[in-house]
Amino acid sequence: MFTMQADQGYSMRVVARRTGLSPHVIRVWERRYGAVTPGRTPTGHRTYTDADIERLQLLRDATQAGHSISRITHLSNEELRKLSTADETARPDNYSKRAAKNAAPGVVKEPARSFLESRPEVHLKRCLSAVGELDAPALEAALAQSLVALGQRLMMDEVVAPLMQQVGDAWRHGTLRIVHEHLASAIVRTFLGQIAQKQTQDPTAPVVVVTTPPGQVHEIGAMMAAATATSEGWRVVYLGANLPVEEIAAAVLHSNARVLALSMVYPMDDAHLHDDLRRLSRFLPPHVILVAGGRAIEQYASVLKDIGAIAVHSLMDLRVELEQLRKNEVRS
Amino acid sequence: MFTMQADQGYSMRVVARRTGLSPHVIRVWERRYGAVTPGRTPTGHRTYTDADIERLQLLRDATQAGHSISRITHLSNEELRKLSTADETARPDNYSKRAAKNAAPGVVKEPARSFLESRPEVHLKRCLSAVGELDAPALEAALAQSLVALGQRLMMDEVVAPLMQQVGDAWRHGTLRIVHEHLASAIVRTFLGQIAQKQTQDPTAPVVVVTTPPGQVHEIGAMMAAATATSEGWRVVYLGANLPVEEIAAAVLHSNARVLALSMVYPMDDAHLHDDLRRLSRFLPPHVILVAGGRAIEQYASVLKDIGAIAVHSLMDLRVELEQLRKNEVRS
DNA sequence: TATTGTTTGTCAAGCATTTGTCTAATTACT
DNA sequence: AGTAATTAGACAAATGCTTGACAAACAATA
Repeated sequence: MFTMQADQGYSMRVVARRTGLSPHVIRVWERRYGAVTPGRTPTGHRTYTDADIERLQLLRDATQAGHSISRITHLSNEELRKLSTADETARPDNYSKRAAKNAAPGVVKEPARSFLESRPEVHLKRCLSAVGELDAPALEAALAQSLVALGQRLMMDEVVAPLMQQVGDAWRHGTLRIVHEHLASAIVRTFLGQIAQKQTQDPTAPVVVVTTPPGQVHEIGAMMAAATATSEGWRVVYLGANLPVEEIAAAVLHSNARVLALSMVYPMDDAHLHDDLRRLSRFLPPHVILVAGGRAIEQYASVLKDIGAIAVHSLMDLRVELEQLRKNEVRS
Repeated sequence: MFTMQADQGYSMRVVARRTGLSPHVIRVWERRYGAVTPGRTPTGHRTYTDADIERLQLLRDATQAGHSISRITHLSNEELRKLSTADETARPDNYSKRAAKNAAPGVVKEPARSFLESRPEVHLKRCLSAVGELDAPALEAALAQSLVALGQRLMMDEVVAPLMQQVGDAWRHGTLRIVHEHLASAIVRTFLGQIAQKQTQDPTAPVVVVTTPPGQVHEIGAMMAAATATSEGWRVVYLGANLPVEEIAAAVLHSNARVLALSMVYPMDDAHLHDDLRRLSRFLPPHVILVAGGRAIEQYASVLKDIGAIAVHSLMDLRVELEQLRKNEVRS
């Protein structure tokens, strides 16, 4: 494995670290069973080789699997290896008390609830001022509070979506800089990723692939869609922004998805995108349903109609659509 | 104040700051073990070369990994490098007080881990297979487990960084598709954002701005740097990737940052970036310290030196630099 | 079930080695 | 003048080693 031979060999401390055994145990195994026979420095300190470390690791694994140390110290490395792999498959959860006493008890705690601001405008304002100040912790805190106070749906519709929209507008208007937009994106992205992750994932749930088509670089809409879908009980395969259509199609096929959700925000009018969307629809199997959302979908309405995509104009719309699709799913 | 005479070699003060070792230790390592043999000015003051600094950093890493200084001073740089990377795969030991006191403040003790897989390779493999399957929940779970099992440092060095690198390589090699890379990025990004957020933020802590310069689109390195800085107790202003230099400078000024950290990974050689970096340094006030890291920094070494940037070659280096800068901060 | 003897991890005392830190006096830099 | 670097020597904390002992867990028996 690591064929590193330091001229002096490894010290006790290093061996203890690499094996997870205490120096006490290492010495006592040597004294009582001759588990390893390290060399010595002129001053009496032990010096171990790579082979020594490997052997100690094997012995550790075997003892942790329940074998008594006295009976296995004479076995060869090969036999030890077989021993621990065999036991791993045999009885995975039959631990001895000795091995189990190092286990840490799990700690679960519930956050306390308090009186909270329920007007979305207020939360939005807090978020905006945090962005203006480039104050990431404040933005995180404001988002977290609004989530608790408003619930996921209201928060996404009335805080997150307007926030990103206004930040984008302010940038185009010159009131805010690109940095503000970047900062807001980074924080909101992490935040949305978090709440999407928190929902329990049912492995049997239908799959939706969420992404943005080529040329669409704004990711937040897609992330909001992903969070929404997760909370509706879908398994979400989130792919980020700006993917070639072949890649999108490959992901849909590979994940056996029922729905493909596309977010389109900016640029509002991209000539290539018309062709790309048509091409995408040809790659997709007929039973896959395409849902498109975002502020730019009006520009592509005709194409979307041609390829049989469902246009959603708000997250609420998306929720309703997903709900319907899921019902049909169960029936068939 | 920061007199960096390259032709004359580095002074003791600079070397101490760059390595995180005290002048005492540097001298005593030289006296007892001949760790380095710096030149001398006519008046007897030591003058160190870049190679000396690198060697001291390597020795520092190896000793922090538990190796006795007396046993490793004869090894070549190459051997030292292997040694400390091999040892990072070891579990942190619970027996050494000396190693514990060098640990960064603010890092909570980790739970007992007898049952948790402690080999980073295994976690990495799990993550890679989840990416291959486009299985986002599995990837999230694998990352979360590796965080608990390995701790933040090891996980970032041995799981997250190799994961993104291997996924990128596999894409260039044709083994994986772009979707895989996108999915991995999205999940890892959220994950890193989460762990950075979890650390408590001290409002009086010094501020570091983290981003990537123009043209640098890979965000993960910057996110790892952000998470590292947060765990070192800094307030982090994270700005995402690919920002114009004027924007970076504006953010630094507005947030009153002490340090600007840039991550540079890909592309490896961008002609514009040389100019951009020079321009950036002109925008920055002199008291702002620029730290650059990432796989591409070698390509820009000369520019970085010109503008007085500190190059860090690993997250460990970054940690040490930040620690030093923070100490200086407190004094003044 | 209760009682043995065995296994096995842990600890203590006492001494040697390693290693980071400190002091004091001197000289050099700014 | 005041800060920083130098040397030499000394010190203290941490670690390692050995011998011997102890107690909890285990296995086999009555």
